[in-house]
Amino acid sequence: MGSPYGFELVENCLICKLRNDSFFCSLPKTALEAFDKMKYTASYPAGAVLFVEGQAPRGIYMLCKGRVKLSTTSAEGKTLILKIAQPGEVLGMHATVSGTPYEITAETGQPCQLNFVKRDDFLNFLQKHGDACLKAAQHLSKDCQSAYQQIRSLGLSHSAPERLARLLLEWTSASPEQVEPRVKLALTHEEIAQIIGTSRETVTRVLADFRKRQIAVLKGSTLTVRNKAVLEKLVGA
Amino acid sequence: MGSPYGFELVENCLICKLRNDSFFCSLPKTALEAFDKMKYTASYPAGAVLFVEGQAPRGIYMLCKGRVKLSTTSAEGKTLILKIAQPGEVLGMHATVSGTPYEITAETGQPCQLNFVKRDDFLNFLQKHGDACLKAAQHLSKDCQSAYQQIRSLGLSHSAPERLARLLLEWTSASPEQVEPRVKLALTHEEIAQIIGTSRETVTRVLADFRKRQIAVLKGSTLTVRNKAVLEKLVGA
DNA sequence: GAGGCCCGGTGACCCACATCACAAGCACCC
DNA sequence: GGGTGCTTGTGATGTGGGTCACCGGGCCTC
Repeated sequence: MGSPYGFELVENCLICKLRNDSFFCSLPKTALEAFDKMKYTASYPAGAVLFVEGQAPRGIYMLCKGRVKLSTTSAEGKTLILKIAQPGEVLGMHATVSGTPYEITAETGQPCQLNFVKRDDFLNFLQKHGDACLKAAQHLSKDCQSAYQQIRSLGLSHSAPERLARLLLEWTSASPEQVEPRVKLALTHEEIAQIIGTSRETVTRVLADFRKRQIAVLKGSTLTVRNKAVLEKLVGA
Repeated sequence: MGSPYGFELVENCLICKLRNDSFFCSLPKTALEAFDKMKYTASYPAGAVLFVEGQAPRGIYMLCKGRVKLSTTSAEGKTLILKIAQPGEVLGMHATVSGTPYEITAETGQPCQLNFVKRDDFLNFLQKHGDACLKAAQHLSKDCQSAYQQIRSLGLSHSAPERLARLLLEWTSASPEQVEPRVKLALTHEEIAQIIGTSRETVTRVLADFRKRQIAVLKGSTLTVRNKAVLEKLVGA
């Protein structure tokens, strides 16, 4: 007996093993119990749209498992990916807290488990539980920071190679002191282009160049950085 | 008897008249009293640097009066302005809440009054006062939103005129239903360029073009929008 | 096996804008 | 007055990369 998307649904937050310290739901017992009572657990297939920019905020989605693509789209249909949310993050919190429409679109990139909490419930919850509210503020701070990062990348770098180099370094920064860091990621060139704000063709060309110069190789979904030093030289003068 | 920068310092938050509802310090009485006890009031001349990106977070600055320029600078010295903070905003909250270094630089653009609160005091304060914590979350949400706005502007628009048009509309959106909205702002072309991520010369040229086509005129520090419709056509296709 | 569909790879073209360089306007202050 | 320092205005030049166009390869479905 399995759930539809190849993993068991964890229904009870109190005994959940997915959680670690950086998760939003890493909360003291009483707060966690309250959270558990409010939430609606569900799993989604890849490609499901949780909310769309412009919608009035219904509430938050706590991401337990899987990756979710957060993006924004221009009137002409050009898309910019803001980030790939990891488990532990809360989606739609800005809109829910501030009461303004979702300003980004959230779409699952793979099968996911999510906990939904209605806006009113969530606001009440934050008001009652100071720990949770502080945690929420911390998560919002992190979101701001990553947004500022991206603004820097988009606004201060002159060239596409520079932005791509920065992105590759960011991805490999998780696996720290390895000689040739490898990272698994399932993104098309198109999607990479949408992250660094360039065109698909440019990504292809720059990656080809990196491969030729033995700097980094993206083969299938595996990224291998061969020469970190050169990447670092590319990003900062 | 005046203060050094041409305005009276308001020392007591409880009787402060600068505040309105959107201010962070628009708090219930007990929280406000606690805030008043923690804070250090000071006034600064134009051009004072409150904190620099990379510094460990000392605490927050509540902006009571004046404008503060928030920016980030690349290794090569290129600067990008993230926003011009208005009275009521809290500066340095992300870094203070998350405990990571300030990721932006804050510099007063004119004489300002600010209330400084030490990091530990501020965190304690948030923990004790749920209202304040919620308010903090709301302000962080707004910061996120404006950051996302800027990401959209930088990443999704193809041309400098488009970005400038968006900026002008944003500035005049405050004064709503006027035929020819006028806004006072003291920014050089250089600074405008740093907001929309382009070069000073391009701003000069585009503004000259706007003037010639009777779309908008920037004379001295007064911006007058002559033809809002054209601007709107420029931003969204 | 044939036909779609999406992804990756590559060449050709061209234009928006960064960059450089210099001049003119304006303020402020010895 | 005539420095010294900013800001604005404008021409000349070069180029990064967006866009279009096309092709091959992998994968799925019928």
